[in-house]
Amino acid sequence: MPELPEVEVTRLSFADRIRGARVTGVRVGKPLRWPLGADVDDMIGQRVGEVSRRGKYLWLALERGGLLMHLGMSGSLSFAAHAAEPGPHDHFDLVTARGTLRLTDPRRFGAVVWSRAADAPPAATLLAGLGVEPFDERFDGTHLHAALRRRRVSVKSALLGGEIVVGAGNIYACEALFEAGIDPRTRSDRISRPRADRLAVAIRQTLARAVELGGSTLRNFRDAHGAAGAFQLDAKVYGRAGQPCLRCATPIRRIVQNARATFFCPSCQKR
DNA sequence: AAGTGGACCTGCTAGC
DNA sequence: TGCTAGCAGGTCCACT
Repeated sequence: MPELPEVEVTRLSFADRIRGARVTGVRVGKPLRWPLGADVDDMIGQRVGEVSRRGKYLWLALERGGLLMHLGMSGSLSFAAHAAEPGPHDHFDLVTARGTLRLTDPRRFGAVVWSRAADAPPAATLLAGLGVEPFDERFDGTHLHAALRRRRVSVKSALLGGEIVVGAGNIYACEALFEAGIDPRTRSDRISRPRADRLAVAIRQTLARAVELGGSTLRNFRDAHGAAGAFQLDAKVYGRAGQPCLRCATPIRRIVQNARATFFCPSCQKR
């Protein structure tokens, strides 16, 4: 589910409310992708600091370390003053004096990992190798073009990999390529400089618009207040196989690249 | 080294 | 109506 916009929308929906709250309890449910890696008692009594985002990860700072969280494919976080009894998919609760931060994740590809610092292992190891942030000023056509030139995979795979630029997952990679008029099958190293310029702009604009719309709710994404996103209603190609392109009426095609579905307009998007 | 495909886990939907 | 195959927003790892 959660690509950069969903993670950012989630962060914005609880960061201010949890900041300064003291941890009074921790509850762990079924195993997630990695073990928590800490004695839960050690967290009790610590104050929550800033919540920041790197790619699709959230870093929840505590006084003597922090929690690196990932929502996987089906995760969402809720923050409520009075948490309900945990359900079968509620796998982590951080109980504070101000409310409970809860990770709900049916598929359990998500993670909550304790780390002494964001730039120390294991957090640093998980964050190592991530590409530039799309809203960072260092991300532009020059950077994107240079990075794409070094790869021979399809441009769609290059974006999904997250080693060049983080944040665009399957939905937003498809949407950004549509906005830039680029066929997702085009080899990364064949993207011209002008097209890289357009793609960089498209990635940034697509992700920014998705954040404004509260992300995409395909099935179960909710922000920490429980609100659904609306970007899925705005998608031009994702999930629209067989339906007419909103720009030229050509039927949208669905293909499979690296075992992931790709949606594109065969007329608007060129090799 | 870079690229590809499988693995992780559960729930929902389309089709028979 | 009920079963089943196929599919889903991510990313790590083994293998070529």
